[in-house]
Amino acid sequence: MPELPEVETVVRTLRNHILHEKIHHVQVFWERTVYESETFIQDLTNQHIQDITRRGKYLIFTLDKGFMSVHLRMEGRFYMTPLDEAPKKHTHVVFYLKDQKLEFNDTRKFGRIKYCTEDPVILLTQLGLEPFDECLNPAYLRLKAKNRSIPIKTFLLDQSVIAGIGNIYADEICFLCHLSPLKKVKTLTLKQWQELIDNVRMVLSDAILAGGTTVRSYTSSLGVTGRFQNTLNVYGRASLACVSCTTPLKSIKIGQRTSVYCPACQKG
DNA sequence: AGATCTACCCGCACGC
DNA sequence: TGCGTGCGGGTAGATC
Repeated sequence: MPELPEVETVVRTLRNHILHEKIHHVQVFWERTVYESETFIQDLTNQHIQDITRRGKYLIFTLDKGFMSVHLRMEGRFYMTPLDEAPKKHTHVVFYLKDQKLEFNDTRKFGRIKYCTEDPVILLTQLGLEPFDECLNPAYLRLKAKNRSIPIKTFLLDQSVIAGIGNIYADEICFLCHLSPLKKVKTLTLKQWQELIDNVRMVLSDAILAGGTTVRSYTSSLGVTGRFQNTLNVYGRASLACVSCTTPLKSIKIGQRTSVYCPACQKG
């Protein structure tokens, strides 16, 4: 499910359910999901979940003696299930808590979980600014975009510039900015960067309020029954009529990722 | 020389 | 049955 609003939704849901709980036992069914799998289980056992936060698309669990970072990648998700219930299909890691268990479930096995003793905020310094960080301003983006010929779509997906935007919201942001996703970033004006920041924040905060976007229908998966898909303007609407001008939306590939936009509205 | 582009990889489900 | 696709991101090697 993984863009910032979906991760934020999962973090909020988990905070409401398992904060301060003790991890009594851990099971790993697919070794490659966890880093340092030899010590992962013993590292986590008997630690308490003191806090759960988000940085970009990463979830960060603060434990007694260290931190656990989780990246959901394409389809990673969490389930909270009764202790006596068998793990679901595609569950690769199980955390046994007091009265329930937390399952990390990932159909495509792309998600990764890592335990470290140092604050991963330091380890994640390669990530750019959070969208709602007040340091995010037109001057910052213009500097990052200086002399660069990459498309705005690619720039928005670059986690070292702004952390948390993925393929859905990048397309939506370009649409709201009336900018072609192919627009070269070095050509944007300060005014356009400000509009972009405004739209980044608007789209992401609206999506968080809606509980994120659920593209496929997942059954009872934790915190991903989003409703934002109902308000998408371009993502997934290739060849359908533009909501603004009825021109058929166009679909192209930018950096190996599908990009949908209105050739009439997004000429900037 | 450094920035950028392209292909490809990773497991798997789904639709055609 | 087979093929293309995907809410992510890393890498290697080619190319600008």
